Amino acid sequence: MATGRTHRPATRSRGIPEATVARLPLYLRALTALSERSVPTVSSEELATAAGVNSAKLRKDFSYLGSYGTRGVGYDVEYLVYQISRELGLTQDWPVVIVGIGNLGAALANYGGFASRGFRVAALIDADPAMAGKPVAGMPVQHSDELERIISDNGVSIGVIATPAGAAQQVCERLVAAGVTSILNFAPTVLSVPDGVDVRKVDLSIELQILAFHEQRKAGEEAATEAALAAAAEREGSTDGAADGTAAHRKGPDGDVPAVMPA
Amino acid sequence: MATGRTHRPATRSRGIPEATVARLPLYLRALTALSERSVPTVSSEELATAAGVNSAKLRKDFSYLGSYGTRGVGYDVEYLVYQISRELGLTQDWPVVIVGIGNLGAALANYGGFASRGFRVAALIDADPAMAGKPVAGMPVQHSDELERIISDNGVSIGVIATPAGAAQQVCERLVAAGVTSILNFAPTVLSVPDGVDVRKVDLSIELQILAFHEQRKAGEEAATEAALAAAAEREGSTDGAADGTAAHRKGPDGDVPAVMPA
DNA sequence: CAGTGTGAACCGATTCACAGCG
DNA sequence: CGCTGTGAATCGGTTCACACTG
Repeated sequence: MATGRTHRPATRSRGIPEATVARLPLYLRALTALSERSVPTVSSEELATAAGVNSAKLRKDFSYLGSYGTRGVGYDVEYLVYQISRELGLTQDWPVVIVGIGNLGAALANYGGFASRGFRVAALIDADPAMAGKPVAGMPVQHSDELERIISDNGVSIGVIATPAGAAQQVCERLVAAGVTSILNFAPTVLSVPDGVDVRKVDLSIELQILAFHEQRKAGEEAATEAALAAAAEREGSTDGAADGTAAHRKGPDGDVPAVMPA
Repeated sequence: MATGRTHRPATRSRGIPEATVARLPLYLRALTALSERSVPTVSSEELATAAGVNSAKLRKDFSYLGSYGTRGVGYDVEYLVYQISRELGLTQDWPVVIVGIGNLGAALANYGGFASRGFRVAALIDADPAMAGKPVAGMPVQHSDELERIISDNGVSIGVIATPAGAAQQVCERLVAAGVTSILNFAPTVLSVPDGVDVRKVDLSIELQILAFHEQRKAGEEAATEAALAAAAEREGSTDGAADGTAAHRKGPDGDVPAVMPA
């Protein structure tokens, strides 16, 4: 977006591909499980299966971190847990604030997965005065008036936004102004931030929509062969979408075909 | 990945790239907002900004759907809303079940974004008998004994798993056996499913870890200019030095880091 | 002539396949 | 011999730049 140019050029040497970074937490989770079962070593094949990727990819990923394996043997679980943790910066403590303590915010506050990694929920913040003081996940909700102070006092650099969409941009701006440089956004809206601030977004309904797309196609596959031909014809601009090679069948136990859009 | 094999070979005409599919919901959201403001047309530039992508990508994406724009003018908002909705399969009704009504499950049940798209929460299911009958989001929680019947009765093909990690695989198997073919998994575990079943996963802590990685690097950047030089030198076996955020060491002969492991 | 639609160049990520090493 | 580590091939996605059109 306009925010463009985060300019990732710098320091080329530090080149761990983004796609690899995104998988490190996955490996870490699998390794942690192995570690808990006191498994001493794993092969790339085993670990890959546990993490849900293929082994070539895993080996390539690890090769960006260094040569941490032993040929003919595999990887030392504990050692790798440490290396990946360090690489991800999880050996240090990251205080985070969660803004917007509705259902989702509360779920996040209670989510064990944060604490178990290096994350510490430093504060729960909500704009509703009625929420103030109410305990959520064993911690009192604080009013958003306190936001700047909390961030500054705790040295928070990561903020989680779980507010309604309408409030998100404003909250974002306050967070950034107060010193936050990484934001995890659950609000279904595009945040604009200055350069140097990272935003990751999770949109629950987007995931479902992607599933629906594939689901729809699966349904269509039953009548696929002919649909294919229809699809070709469909390419016309015919405003009155009579065509629609996209069979909207829903298979299902009761196998009924819902109305296919009045068009 | 394991889920492989849906085999999307032929039907060249219907080939919408996965990356494009993943952005369609984003466009749809931006378009819906425009539609609500009664904006009749948008240019690729405007819409791209609203959706948080660049315009070339947007135009390319749309070109996979067909030629729905008007040169020199832009895109008709309403028309595009309809086309994208149809492409995503949102013009039909998708009953979904949510399994695991803890904090997160409740948040999902209450999440407006589902209903506003084509999704209808057909049932909330939990294994805890104490939950049974309790109303969440205006709907009684049902016991998991009912799972198979519910799915079958409602023709559910999409399931959402919001259980603890330990229960997820089993729930998944029951869903699949009962006829579900798309799963959105919030449990921090890798699900294995038979061919033909789609799984998408959302892991809240993974997103935070990715942010932490970048955050860490930002911190290092303050001393970056010199770090860059150091990085060059680093190519060497180098001393097993500081845990200065940088350092992608080739593991030296043994060069084992003194286990500073946080146990 | 503004703005879409798209071939072609580019770039990053994945996969292959095997050399290298314990 | 088994398994890692990695160059080379491949693939998919993004970006560029411009021909084309309403």
